[in-house]
Amino acid sequence: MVKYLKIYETIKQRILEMEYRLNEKLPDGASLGKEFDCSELTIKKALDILVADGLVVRKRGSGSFVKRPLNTTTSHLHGTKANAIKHGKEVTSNNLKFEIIPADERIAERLNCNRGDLIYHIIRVRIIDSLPTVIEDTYMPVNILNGLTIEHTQDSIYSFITNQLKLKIHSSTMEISIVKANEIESENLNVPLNDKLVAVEQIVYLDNGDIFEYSISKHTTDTYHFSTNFVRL
Amino acid sequence: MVKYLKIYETIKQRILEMEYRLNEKLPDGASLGKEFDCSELTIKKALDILVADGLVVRKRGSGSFVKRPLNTTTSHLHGTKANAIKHGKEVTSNNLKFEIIPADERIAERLNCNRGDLIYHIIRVRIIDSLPTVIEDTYMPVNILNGLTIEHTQDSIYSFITNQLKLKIHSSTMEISIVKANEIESENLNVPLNDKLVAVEQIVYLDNGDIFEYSISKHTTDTYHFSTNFVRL
DNA sequence: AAGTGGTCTAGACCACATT
DNA sequence: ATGTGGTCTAGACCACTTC
Repeated sequence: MVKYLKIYETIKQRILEMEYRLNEKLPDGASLGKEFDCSELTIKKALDILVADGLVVRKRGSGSFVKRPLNTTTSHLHGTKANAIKHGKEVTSNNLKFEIIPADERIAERLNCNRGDLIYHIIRVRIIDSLPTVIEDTYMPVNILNGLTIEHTQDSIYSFITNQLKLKIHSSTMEISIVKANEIESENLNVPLNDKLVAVEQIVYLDNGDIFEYSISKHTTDTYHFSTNFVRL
Repeated sequence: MVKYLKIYETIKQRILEMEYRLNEKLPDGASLGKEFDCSELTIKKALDILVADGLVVRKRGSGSFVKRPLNTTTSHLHGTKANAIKHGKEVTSNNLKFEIIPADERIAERLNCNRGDLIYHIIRVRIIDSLPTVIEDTYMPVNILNGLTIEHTQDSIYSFITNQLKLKIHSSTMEISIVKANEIESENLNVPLNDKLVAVEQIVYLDNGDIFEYSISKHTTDTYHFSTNFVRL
C-alpha cells in the first residue's frame, strides 16, 4: 500500500479508537511529517481523505480538528447481498428470468453501447431473512461480464465481478421514486396490486469508464431503508 | 481563483462543448503543463476533480480519456426552494410552527450540542406549483443561525445562511424510508390517513464541522424524486 | 523501449487565524 | 509576530501499457 493511504488508515484508527478525541486538535503537518517520516504534502493527502470522510476539518491558520464519528452508510456501490450481510442478514434469490438479448434503443442508451449488442437480462426476487423484499431487473453487457452463469446470479454478481473478473467499480448514478406494484410484482413480493413500491434505477460504472450494469429495483416499502452522506465538491 | 480550479473549469468546458469528444484521449500531463504554463502536478489536481465528476478516466500507462457527459443531479446540499427553482417550479411555504425550544436528549445528540441549548424549531408545509408536497420539521441551533426570523422561513433559509451569514455547507447525511401519514400530515398534504409518505431525515454540516440543521421531511409519494451519483472513495 | 500516470520530496511563497 | 494550512514548482523514481 502507498504511504499516504497507510497514514490515512493509521490516523483514522486513532480517531475511531478515541486516541484523538472529538474536537481535539491534531498535530500540525510538520509534526506528523516527522512522525511518519514523510513530507507535509503526503500528510496533507492523507488528511484530505479524512476530510472527505467527514472525520476531520482543516482550518487554515488554526489547525486540523477531529469531527463527528464515522457513520455507517450503506454503500450502493456494493450489491444487495453484500449490504445485507453487513447488517447480519440472510439473502437468497429466486430467478424469474436469465436470458441474453440484443440491446434495444433504451437499453443501449443506458448502457452506452450499440443497439443489438448482446446483453444479459436478469430478473430476480431477493429474499432477505425469509421475506421477499426486492425485485431486481438487471441489464449487463455480455462483453464485459463474459462467463456469467446462472449460478452466479443465485449468489452475488458483485463478488463475481470483483473477485473473478478483477474489475473495479468506480461510481454509480441512482434515482429513487415511488411506483405502484403491477401483477408480477404484487405476486412475487406478496403485496396488494397497486400497492406502493420504492423504485431505484441505477447505472453502475467501472473505473475504466465502462458501464457494467443498468438496473431497476423495486423494494417493498416496509423494508426499504437508504442512507448516505454527501460532500460538496 | 486558484490555478488548478481555472484549469479544471477550462477543460470541463472543452468536454461539455465537445472540443474534447467522448472516448477521446486528452493530451498528456506534460503537454497540458506547457499549455497552461504550470507543473504536471497542478494538471493532475485539475484532472482529478474531473475524475471525481466522472467526466474523465485516467489510465496509468495509456492516458486520460473523456467519459460520460455530466448528468444533472439534484443536490441535497441545497434547500427545497433552490432545487425547485432549478427545475423551474414555484415554491411557497405555509408555517405551522416557529418556536425556540431547549434541546432535549434526542435533538442534542443529532445536533451535537448540549441538552438545554436553544434551538429553532420550525414546521413548514412547502407548496410546489400550488400542490402541498412536503412537510418539513426542522431543528437549528440558535447560536449558529442567530438572527433568523419568520420572514426567512417563508422564503429560503439556505439563502439566509449562505448569503447573509456567509456560512459554507460542507456535507450532509441522509436517510430515506417510508412511513404512514398521521393526522396532521394527512390534513396538510391532502392525502388519506395512513397513506404512505417518503420520510427523509437529514443532518447538514458546515465546513467548520458544526451542524446547522437536523430535519425530517415527509414527501408525498407522487412527487418524490431523488437522484444522485456516488463515487467510491 | 518509449509513453504516460502515480507517488513522493524539499522548499518557496501565500492566505488566514490567533496572540 | 508566529503558527498553520493551501498552492505551486522541478525533479526523482516507480508502475503500468503499448509497441
